[in-house]
Amino acid sequence: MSASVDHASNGNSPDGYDKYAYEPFAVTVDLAVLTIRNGALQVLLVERGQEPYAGHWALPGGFVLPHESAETAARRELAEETGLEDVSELHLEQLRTYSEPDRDPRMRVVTVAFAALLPHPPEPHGGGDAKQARWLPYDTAGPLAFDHDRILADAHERVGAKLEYSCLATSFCPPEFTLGELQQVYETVWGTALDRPNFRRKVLGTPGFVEPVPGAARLTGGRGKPAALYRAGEATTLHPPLLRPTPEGRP
Amino acid sequence: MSASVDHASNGNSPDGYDKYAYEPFAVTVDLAVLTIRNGALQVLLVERGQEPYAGHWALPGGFVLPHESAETAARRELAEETGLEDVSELHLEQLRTYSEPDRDPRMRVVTVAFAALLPHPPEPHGGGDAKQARWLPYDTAGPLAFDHDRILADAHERVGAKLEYSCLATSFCPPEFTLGELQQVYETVWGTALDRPNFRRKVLGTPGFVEPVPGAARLTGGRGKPAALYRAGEATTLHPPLLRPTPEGRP
DNA sequence: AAGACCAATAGTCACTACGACTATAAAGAG
DNA sequence: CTCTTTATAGTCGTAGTGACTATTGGTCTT
Repeated sequence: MSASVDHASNGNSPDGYDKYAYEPFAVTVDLAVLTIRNGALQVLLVERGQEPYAGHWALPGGFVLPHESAETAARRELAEETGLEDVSELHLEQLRTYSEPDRDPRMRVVTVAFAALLPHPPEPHGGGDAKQARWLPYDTAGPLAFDHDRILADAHERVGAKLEYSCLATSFCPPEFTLGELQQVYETVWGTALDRPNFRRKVLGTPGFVEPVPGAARLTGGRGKPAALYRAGEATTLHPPLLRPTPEGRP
Repeated sequence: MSASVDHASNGNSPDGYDKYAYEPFAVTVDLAVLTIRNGALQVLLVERGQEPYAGHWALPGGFVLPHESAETAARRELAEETGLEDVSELHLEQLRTYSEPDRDPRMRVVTVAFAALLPHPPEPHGGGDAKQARWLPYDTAGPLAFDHDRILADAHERVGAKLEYSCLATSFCPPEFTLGELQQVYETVWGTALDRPNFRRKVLGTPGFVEPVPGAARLTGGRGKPAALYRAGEATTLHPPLLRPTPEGRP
């Protein structure tokens, strides 16, 4: 693989093509693992044990191995951190790459950030290694290590935007869910309340967004009329989109 | 900066935190520089002079220098390739990072791809170095080197999508433009014809998208009634979006 | 057991945005 | 002058949606 590497003291290649003279960077992945627990948006964080930022919370992540793509590494890290045995079905989305030269005070680390969406997170997660891992509410996820605050904010923004024009919301839900639960996903991520009948009309009026569970199955969450159960449908995009109430724009 | 680096034979760090043991990768940027010339979407390509893919066309790009972020490197490369003296105003958008282990047959190269939008491209571009650089139509941009076909397709898709909900289209236009020119941007990128009065109504009805040039300036492109000139406005997003005609969805 | 409460579901009404048009205005070409 | 070409103005019908009210079918309380 990456056999012998000549460190050019100056990585600049005159014509931009001599790919044998380069400055090696460390490449990592960082994961913003989001879920909804107790009606709140929560994020999986790990507590750092070493300097820098010892004692601070950080996004889980790790190095990309020589034989891995960033996506593969992200999925491996996700499995390690959550303790789930099958993460192949989970939605994993590449956010962007963060490459500020001083983002890691020790050395040059370029990180590829991903957002992952979990339906019902395992309470006793953690890969079994020494470091502490916990679900924390998004709002109170204090100052994180490195530039992870920025990454987390970007993940939130990306997921919020994708809810508008994709069927991604079902990724936060268990295999069978009620429309109320689906609506709570939108309300929790966007931080706004939605009109229930209108939400229902929109979702059911979009072919392929959800499909009813045939057996007149019903779920009892507590009080109130039992709700019908639905599964995620075939569709992946929403046309026309389900726009959040005036994030900006006209009065 | 990136002082001494110990190559771990196994880059895997047990707890994902030992950032001093890592496998170094080369990090590059690749640019999909798009423009509209003669009513067609065109892309800036360079001809490779070395193996692999000698003689093939490829996206311009190069290494990220030790003191640079990927964005800085991309802007530097953009300036070098286009020969423009001021690229600080140009829209540069990070697409995603491509990190398949075998994407470069020689060694491990991770590339951060960007899309750049140019208004009126300089005919005699090229950074002055040996390699050939040319504008080629997007449609006939044959098989490119490495995974650049994929990157280019992703750039096209991203730009097409962003036209729907952002004011990005003005980035393809000179400082002052007619609504007909702006419409041509949409039609060229999307590959579909739009109704002119409706397009006009939508653009003018969106506050801050464009603002008329006060002096009753007009431009003569040839025949027909002269068109009023507009400048890009303050707004950056479009609410509600300007959706392209049924890319999929309901009949 | 009767009534209070609660959430899901059904349906109404008005307004906005948009697709599909037709009509008019202002230039150059012949 | 007339024809062509392009910009601009305006009309009409409808899908989609925000803001509601009403009904249904359960649990919880007393």
